[in-house]
Amino acid sequence: MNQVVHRFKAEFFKTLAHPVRLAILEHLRSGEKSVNELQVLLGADQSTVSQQLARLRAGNLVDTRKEGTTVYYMIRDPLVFDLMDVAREIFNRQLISHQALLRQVSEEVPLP
Amino acid sequence: MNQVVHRFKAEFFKTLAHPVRLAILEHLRSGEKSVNELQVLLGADQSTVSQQLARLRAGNLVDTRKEGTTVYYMIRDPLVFDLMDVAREIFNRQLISHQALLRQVSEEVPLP
DNA sequence: CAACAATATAGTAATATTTGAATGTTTTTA
DNA sequence: TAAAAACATTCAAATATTACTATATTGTTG
Repeated sequence: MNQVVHRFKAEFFKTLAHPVRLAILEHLRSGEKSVNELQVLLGADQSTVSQQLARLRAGNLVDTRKEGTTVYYMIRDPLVFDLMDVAREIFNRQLISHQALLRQVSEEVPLP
Repeated sequence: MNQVVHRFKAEFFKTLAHPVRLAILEHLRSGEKSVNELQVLLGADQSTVSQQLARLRAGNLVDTRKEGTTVYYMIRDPLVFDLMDVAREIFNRQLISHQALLRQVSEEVPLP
């Protein structure tokens, strides 16, 4: 795999690598949302939401649809949700192995 | 989904969001590799490889095994490869739709 | 033990990303 | 047409990441 491809893929992952952007994508699972709806759902201010949406657009992760002054955002490729599901699974497994480790440590050094 | 969780997940994606780290992970698909092997495979220098490996360790994506002075790195959870496969698929689809777009544009404005 | 090999870490300048406040743009409506 | 609503963009300061160079650390071998 050549360097250029890895650079593009790294960009793709960078686009995902932000808490607000991940939260936005989670909310888009249930269908398109307006900027205002996202703003409310996230409890974030307009500028923040709009900025992170711009980043998602730049990464081609979302599409938009305009209706009057309202802009609706939707996921471009639903496979992104599959990706997030796999990530969640990896994440859960990590938590479980951390727990196992903690349990082991606490058994080795029992409380007085 | 609460903010803290999204922060952790963002960290996870950040760990993936670097060309050298992605290349390292690709090479680990075929099994454990020593730092030196990776260095050769990537054509990168020692410090770069070791640094990015440190980042992968910090993100709990890899495990290590030491044999003499040689350290072997391996993937911690093979599900990461599944994740990379899904990412690749998303990536390919994007390329295809870009191509379609380009073709469309070139039809609309035919070359002289 | 001295020299070497393999890997890790530190330090730092360059670069990129994020945050927050302020300002623009577009569309609708009174 | 002026005001309001809904978004988008800009700008600068604060943070975080990267790339490089140099230096440590650890284990092996003559």
